[in-house]
Amino acid sequence: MSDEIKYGEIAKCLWLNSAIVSKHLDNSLSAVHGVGLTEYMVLQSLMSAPNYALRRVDIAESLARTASGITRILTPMEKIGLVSKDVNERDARVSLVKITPSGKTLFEHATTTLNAKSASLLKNLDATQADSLLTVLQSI
Amino acid sequence: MSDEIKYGEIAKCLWLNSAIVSKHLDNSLSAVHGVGLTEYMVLQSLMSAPNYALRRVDIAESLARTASGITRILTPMEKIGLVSKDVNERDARVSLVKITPSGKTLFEHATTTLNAKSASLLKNLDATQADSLLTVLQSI
DNA sequence: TATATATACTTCATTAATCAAGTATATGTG
DNA sequence: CACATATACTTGATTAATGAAGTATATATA
Repeated sequence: MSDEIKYGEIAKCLWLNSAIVSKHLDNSLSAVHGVGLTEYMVLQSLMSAPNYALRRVDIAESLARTASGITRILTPMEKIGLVSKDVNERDARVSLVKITPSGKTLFEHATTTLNAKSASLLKNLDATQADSLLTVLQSI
Repeated sequence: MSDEIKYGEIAKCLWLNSAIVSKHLDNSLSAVHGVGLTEYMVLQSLMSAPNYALRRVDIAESLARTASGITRILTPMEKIGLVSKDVNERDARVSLVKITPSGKTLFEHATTTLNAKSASLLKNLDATQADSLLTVLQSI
Protein backbone atom coordinates (compact mmCIF):
# COMPACT_ATOMS: atom_id res chain seq x y z
CA MET A 1 0.00 0.00 0.00
CA SER A 2 2.55 2.56 1.12
CA ASP A 3 4.81 1.93 -1.87
CA GLU A 4 1.95 2.49 -4.33
CA ILE A 5 2.04 5.91 -5.96
CA LYS A 6 -0.85 7.94 -4.62
CA TYR A 7 -1.99 9.52 -7.88
CA GLY A 8 -5.54 9.91 -6.63
CA GLU A 9 -4.40 11.83 -3.58
CA ILE A 10 -2.32 14.11 -5.76
CA ALA A 11 -5.27 14.81 -8.04
CA LYS A 12 -7.58 15.64 -5.14
CA CYS A 13 -4.95 17.85 -3.52
CA LEU A 14 -4.46 19.65 -6.81
CA TRP A 15 -8.21 20.24 -7.05
CA LEU A 16 -8.49 21.67 -3.57
CA ASN A 17 -5.34 23.79 -3.61
CA SER A 18 -6.17 25.18 -7.00
CA ALA A 19 -9.66 26.11 -5.84
CA ILE A 20 -8.28 28.02 -2.87
CA VAL A 21 -5.43 29.74 -4.68
CA SER A 22 -7.49 30.59 -7.77
CA LYS A 23 -10.27 32.11 -5.71
CA HIS A 24 -7.84 34.43 -3.94
CA LEU A 25 -6.08 35.41 -7.15
CA ASP A 26 -9.36 36.03 -8.92
CA ASN A 27 -10.57 38.26 -6.09
CA SER A 28 -7.35 40.27 -6.04
CA LEU A 29 -7.22 40.75 -9.79
CA SER A 30 -10.89 41.70 -9.93
CA ALA A 31 -10.61 44.17 -7.06
CA VAL A 32 -7.42 45.86 -8.24
CA HIS A 33 -7.63 45.66 -12.04
CA GLY A 34 -11.19 44.73 -12.88
CA VAL A 35 -10.28 41.50 -14.67
CA GLY A 36 -10.77 37.93 -13.52
CA LEU A 37 -8.14 35.21 -13.48
CA THR A 38 -9.36 33.69 -16.73
CA GLU A 39 -9.19 37.08 -18.45
CA TYR A 40 -5.67 37.49 -17.11
CA MET A 41 -4.72 34.12 -18.53
CA VAL A 42 -6.10 35.12 -21.92
CA LEU A 43 -3.86 38.20 -21.87
CA GLN A 44 -0.90 36.04 -20.89
CA SER A 45 -1.49 33.70 -23.81
CA LEU A 46 -1.55 36.67 -26.16
CA MET A 47 1.58 38.20 -24.61
CA SER A 48 3.59 35.10 -25.42
CA ALA A 49 2.14 34.61 -28.90
CA PRO A 50 3.97 35.54 -32.11
CA ASN A 51 2.87 39.05 -33.08
CA TYR A 52 0.74 39.18 -29.90
CA ALA A 53 -2.16 37.56 -31.74
CA LEU A 54 -3.93 34.21 -31.62
CA ARG A 55 -6.96 32.48 -33.05
CA ARG A 56 -9.82 31.85 -30.63
CA VAL A 57 -9.42 28.08 -30.85
CA ASP A 58 -5.77 28.38 -29.87
CA ILE A 59 -6.59 30.45 -26.81
CA ALA A 60 -9.22 27.88 -25.88
CA GLU A 61 -6.72 25.07 -26.33
CA SER A 62 -3.98 26.75 -24.31
CA LEU A 63 -6.29 27.49 -21.38
CA ALA A 64 -8.22 24.21 -21.47
CA ARG A 65 -11.51 26.00 -22.16
CA THR A 66 -14.04 25.63 -24.95
CA ALA A 67 -14.23 27.91 -27.98
CA SER A 68 -17.62 29.00 -26.74
CA GLY A 69 -16.21 30.10 -23.41
CA ILE A 70 -13.51 32.09 -25.15
CA THR A 71 -16.03 33.88 -27.35
CA ARG A 72 -17.96 34.88 -24.26
CA ILE A 73 -14.95 36.12 -22.30
CA LEU A 74 -13.49 38.07 -25.22
CA THR A 75 -16.58 40.15 -25.95
CA PRO A 76 -16.31 42.35 -22.84
CA MET A 77 -12.50 42.41 -23.10
CA GLU A 78 -12.84 43.83 -26.58
CA LYS A 79 -15.43 46.32 -25.39
CA ILE A 80 -13.07 47.74 -22.76
CA GLY A 81 -10.19 47.81 -25.23
CA LEU A 82 -7.90 45.11 -23.86
CA VAL A 83 -7.93 43.15 -27.11
CA SER A 84 -8.88 43.90 -30.70
CA LYS A 85 -10.20 41.84 -33.56
CA ASP A 86 -8.01 41.20 -36.57
CA VAL A 87 -8.88 39.39 -39.78
CA ASN A 88 -6.93 36.57 -41.33
CA GLU A 89 -6.51 37.11 -45.05
CA ARG A 90 -5.94 33.44 -45.79
CA ASP A 91 -8.92 32.10 -43.88
CA ALA A 92 -12.10 34.11 -43.51
CA ARG A 93 -13.38 31.86 -40.75
CA VAL A 94 -10.81 32.93 -38.22
CA SER A 95 -10.92 36.19 -36.37
CA LEU A 96 -7.56 36.76 -34.78
CA VAL A 97 -7.43 38.24 -31.30
CA LYS A 98 -4.68 40.76 -30.66
CA ILE A 99 -3.71 42.36 -27.37
CA THR A 100 -3.83 46.17 -27.43
CA PRO A 101 -1.26 48.53 -25.87
CA SER A 102 -3.71 49.17 -23.07
CA GLY A 103 -4.11 45.41 -22.65
CA LYS A 104 -0.33 45.06 -22.39
CA THR A 105 -0.15 47.75 -19.73
CA LEU A 106 -2.91 46.16 -17.72
CA PHE A 107 -1.22 42.79 -18.03
CA GLU A 108 2.04 44.14 -16.64
CA HIS A 109 0.32 45.71 -13.65
CA ALA A 110 -1.87 42.67 -13.05
CA THR A 111 1.20 40.45 -13.14
CA THR A 112 2.68 42.41 -10.24
CA THR A 113 -0.52 41.94 -8.26
CA LEU A 114 -0.72 38.26 -9.14
CA ASN A 115 2.90 37.62 -8.18
CA ALA A 116 2.52 39.40 -4.86
CA LYS A 117 -0.68 37.59 -3.99
CA SER A 118 0.75 34.23 -5.08
CA ALA A 119 3.77 34.80 -2.88
CA SER A 120 1.60 35.51 0.12
CA LEU A 121 -0.49 32.41 -0.54
CA LEU A 122 2.48 30.13 -1.14
CA LYS A 123 4.95 31.59 1.34
CA ASN A 124 5.11 28.23 3.13
CA LEU A 125 7.20 26.94 0.25
CA ASP A 126 10.92 27.48 0.41
CA ALA A 127 13.00 28.01 -2.72
CA THR A 128 13.80 24.33 -3.16
CA GLN A 129 10.23 23.14 -2.75
CA ALA A 130 8.92 25.88 -5.03
CA ASP A 131 11.43 25.01 -7.67
CA SER A 132 10.65 21.31 -7.65
CA LEU A 133 6.90 21.99 -7.53
CA LEU A 134 7.08 24.19 -10.59
CA THR A 135 9.23 21.70 -12.46
CA VAL A 136 6.90 18.83 -11.65
CA LEU A 137 3.76 20.82 -12.51
CA GLN A 138 5.24 21.79 -15.85
CA SER A 139 6.01 18.16 -16.63
CA ILE A 140 2.43 16.95 -16.25
CA MET B 1 15.53 37.34 -11.71
CA SER B 2 16.38 33.64 -11.87
CA ASP B 3 16.93 33.41 -8.12
CA GLU B 4 13.53 34.90 -7.36
CA ILE B 5 10.92 32.32 -6.37
CA LYS B 6 8.36 32.09 -9.16
CA TYR B 7 5.23 31.95 -7.02
CA GLY B 8 3.10 33.44 -9.78
CA GLU B 9 4.20 30.77 -12.24
CA ILE B 10 3.38 28.07 -9.73
CA ALA B 11 -0.09 29.50 -9.14
CA LYS B 12 -0.84 29.69 -12.87
CA CYS B 13 0.46 26.17 -13.44
CA LEU B 14 -1.70 24.94 -10.59
CA TRP B 15 -4.75 26.61 -12.17
CA LEU B 16 -4.17 25.06 -15.57
CA ASN B 17 -3.21 21.58 -14.42
CA SER B 18 -6.09 21.41 -12.02
CA ALA B 19 -8.51 22.46 -14.76
CA ILE B 20 -7.28 19.68 -17.04
CA VAL B 21 -7.10 16.95 -14.41
CA SER B 22 -10.39 17.88 -12.75
CA LYS B 23 -12.24 17.90 -16.03
CA HIS B 24 -11.08 14.37 -16.86
CA LEU B 25 -11.84 13.06 -13.39
CA ASP B 26 -15.27 14.69 -13.41
CA ASN B 27 -16.09 13.12 -16.76
CA SER B 28 -14.95 9.66 -15.67
CA LEU B 29 -16.83 9.76 -12.37
CA SER B 30 -19.98 11.07 -14.06
CA ALA B 31 -19.88 8.48 -16.81
CA VAL B 32 -19.14 5.49 -14.58
CA HIS B 33 -20.88 6.33 -11.30
CA GLY B 34 -23.21 9.23 -12.03
CA VAL B 35 -21.56 11.60 -9.57
CA GLY B 36 -19.38 14.62 -10.27
CA LEU B 37 -16.00 15.34 -8.71
CA THR B 38 -17.46 17.75 -6.16
CA GLU B 39 -20.02 15.16 -5.08
CA TYR B 40 -17.22 12.63 -4.74
CA MET B 41 -15.29 15.06 -2.57
CA VAL B 42 -18.34 15.54 -0.35
CA LEU B 43 -18.48 11.78 0.16
CA GLN B 44 -14.79 11.71 0.95
CA SER B 45 -15.20 14.39 3.61
CA LEU B 46 -17.97 12.36 5.20
CA MET B 47 -15.96 9.13 5.03
CA SER B 48 -13.18 10.64 7.11
CA ALA B 49 -15.48 12.39 9.58
CA PRO B 50 -16.18 11.08 13.08
CA ASN B 51 -19.36 8.98 12.93
CA TYR B 52 -19.48 9.60 9.14
CA ALA B 53 -21.42 12.81 9.69
CA LEU B 54 -20.69 16.52 9.29
CA ARG B 55 -22.49 19.84 9.45
CA ARG B 56 -23.04 21.58 6.14
CA VAL B 57 -20.74 24.45 7.09
CA ASP B 58 -17.93 22.02 7.82
CA ILE B 59 -18.27 20.34 4.44
CA ALA B 60 -18.24 23.77 2.82
CA GLU B 61 -15.13 24.73 4.75
CA SER B 62 -13.27 21.52 3.97
CA LEU B 63 -13.96 21.77 0.23
CA ALA B 64 -13.50 25.56 -0.09
CA ARG B 65 -17.10 26.03 -1.22
CA THR B 66 -19.91 28.16 0.14
CA ALA B 67 -22.71 26.88 2.38
CA SER B 68 -25.09 27.71 -0.42
CA GLY B 69 -23.20 25.51 -2.85
CA ILE B 70 -23.26 22.63 -0.38
CA THR B 71 -27.02 22.93 0.12
CA ARG B 72 -27.49 22.70 -3.62
CA ILE B 73 -25.21 19.73 -4.16
CA LEU B 74 -26.64 17.77 -1.21
CA THR B 75 -30.27 17.93 -2.28
CA PRO B 76 -29.91 15.52 -5.23
CA MET B 77 -27.42 13.39 -3.28
CA GLU B 78 -30.03 12.92 -0.58
CA LYS B 79 -32.68 12.17 -3.17
CA ILE B 80 -30.66 9.31 -4.64
CA GLY B 81 -29.82 8.01 -1.16
CA LEU B 82 -26.08 8.71 -0.94
CA VAL B 83 -26.46 10.79 2.19
CA SER B 84 -29.17 11.26 4.81
CA LYS B 85 -30.22 14.13 7.03
CA ASP B 86 -29.72 13.85 10.77
CA VAL B 87 -30.77 16.32 13.45
CA ASN B 88 -28.54 17.71 16.13
CA GLU B 89 -30.24 17.59 19.53
CA ARG B 90 -28.11 20.35 20.99
CA ASP B 91 -28.58 22.84 18.18
CA ALA B 92 -31.73 22.92 16.11
CA ARG B 93 -30.09 25.06 13.44
CA VAL B 94 -27.76 22.39 12.20
CA SER B 95 -28.82 19.51 10.04
CA LEU B 96 -26.09 16.93 10.06
CA VAL B 97 -25.24 15.13 6.83
CA LYS B 98 -24.46 11.45 7.13
CA ILE B 99 -23.20 9.12 4.45
CA THR B 100 -25.45 6.08 3.89
CA PRO B 101 -24.30 2.49 3.31
CA SER B 102 -25.10 2.93 -0.35
CA GLY B 103 -23.06 6.16 -0.33
CA LYS B 104 -20.13 4.28 1.18
CA THR B 105 -20.33 1.59 -1.47
CA LEU B 106 -20.45 4.12 -4.25
CA PHE B 107 -17.52 5.97 -2.73
CA GLU B 108 -15.38 2.83 -2.69
CA HIS B 109 -16.10 2.07 -6.33
CA ALA B 110 -15.66 5.68 -7.37
CA THR B 111 -12.31 5.78 -5.59
CA THR B 112 -11.08 2.93 -7.77
CA THR B 113 -12.16 4.81 -10.88
CA LEU B 114 -10.62 8.04 -9.64
CA ASN B 115 -7.32 6.40 -8.78
CA ALA B 116 -7.08 4.66 -12.12
CA LYS B 117 -7.91 7.81 -14.07
CA SER B 118 -5.51 9.90 -11.96
CA ALA B 119 -2.75 7.39 -12.62
CA SER B 120 -3.30 7.58 -16.35
CA LEU B 121 -3.29 11.38 -16.25
CA LEU B 122 -0.24 11.66 -14.03
CA LYS B 123 1.79 8.73 -15.34
CA ASN B 124 4.59 11.10 -16.33
CA LEU B 125 5.48 11.39 -12.66
CA ASP B 126 7.82 8.82 -11.21
CA ALA B 127 7.53 7.71 -7.60
CA THR B 128 9.97 10.31 -6.30
CA GLN B 129 8.35 13.21 -8.10
CA ALA B 130 4.88 12.06 -7.08
CA ASP B 131 5.92 11.76 -3.50
CA SER B 132 7.47 15.20 -3.33
CA LEU B 133 4.54 16.73 -5.21
CA LEU B 134 2.04 15.30 -2.75
CA THR B 135 4.10 16.40 0.23
CA VAL B 136 4.47 19.92 -1.12
CA LEU B 137 0.79 20.20 -2.07
CA GLN B 138 -0.24 19.09 1.39
CA SER B 139 2.00 21.71 2.97
CA ILE B 140 0.37 24.67 1.20
C1' DT C 1 -35.01 39.01 31.33
C1' DA C 2 -34.90 41.50 27.06
C1' DT C 3 -32.40 42.56 23.26
C1' DA C 4 -28.57 42.52 20.15
C1' DT C 5 -25.48 39.77 17.72
C1' DA C 6 -23.79 35.56 15.77
C1' DT C 7 -24.46 31.11 13.49
C1' DA C 8 -26.60 27.39 10.37
C1' DC C 9 -28.96 26.89 6.69
C1' DT C 10 -31.96 28.02 2.43
C1' DT C 11 -33.59 30.67 -1.46
C1' DC C 12 -33.38 34.07 -5.32
C1' DA C 13 -30.80 36.35 -8.71
C1' DT C 14 -26.62 36.37 -11.11
C1' DT C 15 -22.25 34.64 -13.24
C1' DA C 16 -19.00 31.79 -15.72
C1' DA C 17 -18.66 27.99 -17.88
C1' DT C 18 -20.51 24.00 -20.73
C1' DC C 19 -22.81 21.51 -24.59
C1' DA C 20 -25.45 21.23 -28.71
C1' DA C 21 -26.90 23.28 -32.71
C1' DG C 22 -26.28 26.68 -36.29
C1' DT C 23 -23.61 29.58 -39.80
C1' DA C 24 -19.84 30.42 -42.68
C1' DT C 25 -15.80 29.11 -44.85
C1' DA C 26 -12.18 25.83 -46.26
C1' DT C 27 -10.44 21.34 -47.83
C1' DG C 28 -10.36 16.71 -49.72
C1' DT C 29 -12.32 13.27 -52.90
C1' DG C 30 -15.41 10.88 -56.41
C1' DC D 1 -16.28 20.52 -60.61
C1' DA D 2 -19.58 19.05 -57.07
C1' DC D 3 -20.33 17.44 -52.84
C1' DA D 4 -19.11 15.61 -48.36
C1' DT D 5 -16.53 16.56 -44.47
C1' DA D 6 -13.84 19.35 -41.43
C1' DT D 7 -12.81 23.73 -39.11
C1' DA D 8 -13.66 28.47 -36.83
C1' DC D 9 -16.66 30.78 -34.60
C1' DT D 10 -21.34 32.25 -32.40
C1' DT D 11 -25.73 31.64 -30.08
C1' DG D 12 -29.39 29.57 -27.01
C1' DA D 13 -30.28 26.54 -23.31
C1' DT D 14 -28.43 24.55 -19.30
C1' DT D 15 -25.41 23.71 -15.19
C1' DA D 16 -22.63 24.53 -11.08
C1' DA D 17 -21.20 27.75 -8.50
C1' DT D 18 -21.51 32.44 -6.09
C1' DG D 19 -23.24 36.43 -3.21
C1' DA D 20 -26.85 38.69 -0.85
C1' DA D 21 -30.88 38.48 1.65
C1' DG D 22 -34.07 35.91 4.51
C1' DT D 23 -35.47 32.53 8.35
C1' DA D 24 -34.68 30.12 12.48
C1' DT D 25 -32.12 29.26 16.40
C1' DA D 26 -28.41 30.04 19.75
C1' DT D 27 -25.44 32.97 22.61
C1' DA D 28 -23.79 37.11 24.90
C1' DT D 29 -24.74 41.33 27.29
C1' DA D 30 -27.08 45.35 29.34
